Amino acid sequence: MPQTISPRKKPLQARSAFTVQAILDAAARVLALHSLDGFNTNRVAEVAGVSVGSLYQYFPNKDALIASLIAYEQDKLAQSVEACAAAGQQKSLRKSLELLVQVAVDHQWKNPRYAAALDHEEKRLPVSENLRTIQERLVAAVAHILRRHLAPLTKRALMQLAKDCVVICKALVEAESADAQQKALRGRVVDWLMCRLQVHAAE
Amino acid sequence: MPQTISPRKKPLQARSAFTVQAILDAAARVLALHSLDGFNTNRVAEVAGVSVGSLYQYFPNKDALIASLIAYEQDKLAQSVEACAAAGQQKSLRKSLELLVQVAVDHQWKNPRYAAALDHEEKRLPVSENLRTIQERLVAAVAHILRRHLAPLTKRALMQLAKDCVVICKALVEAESADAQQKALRGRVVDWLMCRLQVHAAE
DNA sequence: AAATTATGCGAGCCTTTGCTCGCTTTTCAT
DNA sequence: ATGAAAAGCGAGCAAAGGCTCGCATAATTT
Repeated sequence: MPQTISPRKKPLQARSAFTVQAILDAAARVLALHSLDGFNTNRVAEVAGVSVGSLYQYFPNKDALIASLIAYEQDKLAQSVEACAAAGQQKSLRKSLELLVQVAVDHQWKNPRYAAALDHEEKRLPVSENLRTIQERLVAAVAHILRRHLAPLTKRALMQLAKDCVVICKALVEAESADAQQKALRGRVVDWLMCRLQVHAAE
Repeated sequence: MPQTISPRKKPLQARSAFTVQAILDAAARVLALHSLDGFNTNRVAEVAGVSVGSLYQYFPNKDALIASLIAYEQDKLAQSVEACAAAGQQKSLRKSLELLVQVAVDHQWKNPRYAAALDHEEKRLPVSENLRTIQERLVAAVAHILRRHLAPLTKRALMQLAKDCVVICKALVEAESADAQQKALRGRVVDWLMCRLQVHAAE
């Protein structure tokens, strides 16, 4: 039987929608508190105040639950970056990047363990169509920010550059232990991005 | 009882040293084939052709086994980078970086699943003194490469820059699926590093 | 009200797997 | 040779945890 990752059934009544939300909230909290070890469906159900049985009515397996969390968080991030792109319309490249990096840092440092755990699971799980779409929205938003400040590039080159920016942002932020100075980190990341992009702008 | 991660006992006779090596080799192969799921001590022992009992004579627990692999691989990488630094004494910055990136790509792509799994476990495991030392050797070697080409910096700034280079290298290489063009990737990574470092060199 | 459908429940089955422990075999010192 | 120490063995214990299934309750429909 094929392992699916999409929800088992759609909640129809109001109370069941509430249950699903409670499960997702609990899952996020458990992941934040106990990381991937100690994340098990029994505990999630307990924290959510529902039974495991109920959990498995809406999520066919543990991975589907995690996949939901990933999609939810990625969508939130994509939305923030899209907002960045919109807000940066009138701003300089540096200002736009500062905004972008701020968003990245916030997303990662709001709850480092949670973010790291989702990141890792994202690599392990089969990439769903849904998630791929969200990822592309994120990269597209970054590309949109860049395009305004760069010399004309092929679509392909622009996308590659945007992807690299995302990867580098994430990596530098993740590499820093949470106790470090946030402001210094932000400055460093912006510096890395700026000098590369200025080169491109000049080309 | 405190969870240690160092070997339970030192192998004294020749045959036991052989056993330990067989276990480590098997562990690497299992990790490469089955990733972290499907990596269990029973299977490792089976593949190594020894009994679980023997395995637990030399490794107090599963994590200690993984820690040994990590230390082994990190040491190998550090050695390669140190060789890079030595070989790059007479070369330009770009040439030196190309060498460095080549090493990074080789290390990561020789066996992507294996490298990724170790990377992840490295974050989860408590940082041993031993491992920290190896890490610092790696960063120091990169710093040594950089110093020759950069305007005088504080030790602290130089180290930070070297660390960032390592992080960015690793992230960009990891982000690329293994089927991508290796040469193009190498070029991109070098470009990212170069323009930032040139800025510093000019400062 | 009765039937039907949706939701909720949780004890427990069952697999996986880390690890032990009593025992045998091999090596080595004297 | 012989006793001791080192190395090896592997059945199986015990804990963890994913997930089911038969049943109870609540909402909806007829």
